[in-house]
Amino acid sequence: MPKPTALVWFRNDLRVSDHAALTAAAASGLPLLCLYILDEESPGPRPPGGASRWRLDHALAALEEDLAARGGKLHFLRGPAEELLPEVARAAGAQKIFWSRRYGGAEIALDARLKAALRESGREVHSFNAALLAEPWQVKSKSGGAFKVFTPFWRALREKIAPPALLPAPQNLVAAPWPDGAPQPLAREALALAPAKPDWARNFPDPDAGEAGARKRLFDLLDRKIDHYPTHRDRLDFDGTSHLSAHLHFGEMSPRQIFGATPPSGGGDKFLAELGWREFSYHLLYAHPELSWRNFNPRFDAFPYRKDEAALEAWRRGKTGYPLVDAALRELWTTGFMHNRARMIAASFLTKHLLIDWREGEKFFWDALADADEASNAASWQWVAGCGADAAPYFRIFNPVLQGEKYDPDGAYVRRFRPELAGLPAAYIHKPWSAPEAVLARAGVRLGETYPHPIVDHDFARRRALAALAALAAGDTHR
DNA sequence: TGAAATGTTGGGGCG
DNA sequence: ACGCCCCAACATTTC
Repeated sequence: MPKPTALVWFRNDLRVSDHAALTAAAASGLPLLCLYILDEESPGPRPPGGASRWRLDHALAALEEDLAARGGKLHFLRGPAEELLPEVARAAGAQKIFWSRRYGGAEIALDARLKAALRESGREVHSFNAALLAEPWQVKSKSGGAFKVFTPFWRALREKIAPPALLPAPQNLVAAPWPDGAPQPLAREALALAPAKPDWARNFPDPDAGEAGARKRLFDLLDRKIDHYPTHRDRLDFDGTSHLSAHLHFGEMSPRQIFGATPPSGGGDKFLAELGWREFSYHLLYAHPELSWRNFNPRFDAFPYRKDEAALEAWRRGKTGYPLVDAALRELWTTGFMHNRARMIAASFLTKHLLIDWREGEKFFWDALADADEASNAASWQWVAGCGADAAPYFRIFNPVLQGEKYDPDGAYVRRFRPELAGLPAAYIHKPWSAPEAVLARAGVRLGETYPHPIVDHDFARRRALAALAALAAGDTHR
């Protein structure tokens, strides 16, 4: 009989501080088996996209170190969790198994099956909240259902949040040896998460992953940027946003830690509201497990989206001829990240100007964003497309030129990511098609050669989208 | 967490 | 001096 152990199954909770599952496991007094399973085979859960895998590699490396520094050891497996976890539990004689909850429909179903099977074999299973300020089922509207509008949701949630008693990282962990008869563990490198040939992430900025990096980001925000956060967060040419999205997605920092450290006044309030939108997205995903593929507003099932593979590919590649949209996509390709406002503008362009199904954009972002998150990605795409919860009114269509003039007034963002346009003066940087020939020539820009003509005329596209969306909205009033 | 169209106002040029 | 017109600037409404 193997010596009894406690098993901690890490998922998107890759930290040691404020980690209820790890803390409870350590408190059990049993030697710990810490496990990460790269599961790309279980039916249901969506495997991480390319950029997300790259980022995950960094998160795991950081957790490996943080656990090792406390006497723990992180083990890696690859394959279907539903088979591997029970095998490890059996071989290790795991009395108790600990994990942090997930909120996607397929993940909930898989975890429930596993929990039942493990308990069936006489083991304790304990799950905890590590990812949210409050569990989705704890926040209910007056009628007892899920919220569909952000503001009342956020108000209700804030009334629910107790002053966070944050859990310190457990010290002096006792690592159990890898059990005989369990599947052979892998080195992290053997998971092959980072791209090799070609290494398209070669020039991505260092994510500074892990708890230490997350803490640095948070305090950089709170010390230096929070006062101007409400306005600077919208600026494409400033470093005004928190850059915490990937840290939050992989659980390198808990939202409770952020909530506890942020003064709820001045810019802090605005920042916490952004944390609130993340929370709202999870609330929606929990209530609507199909959020990433089904219109929240079923009326949109009849929307005449265009099938236009050429336009979709031009958008993905950043060849729409609208400098701001193309800069946004180039930011994504070259950094694995995209500024929040750029995401809104790029998404609006795909769904409104090109009338392409939001799911195409959602899929691409899932693969290309290092911070890709099912809840935030799906909820935000639906919000922009107009079919989501508390969505932008259908007539709200971003003008990529005006957005550029407002939020990138000197064109620094465009210049940074579209160097082929860098020679243009600010007056034309967001609309090169309107620049006089001499100005274009001086900047070395040849439209149609060094930079594309607009793929679609803004005024035409706006009217086309309004007509299509108004037809949908008109139906509403007759129901 | 828009933009465009339309309406209103007020200063200044001008006959 | 006065009325008229133009139009920028701002406000309101509509999409």
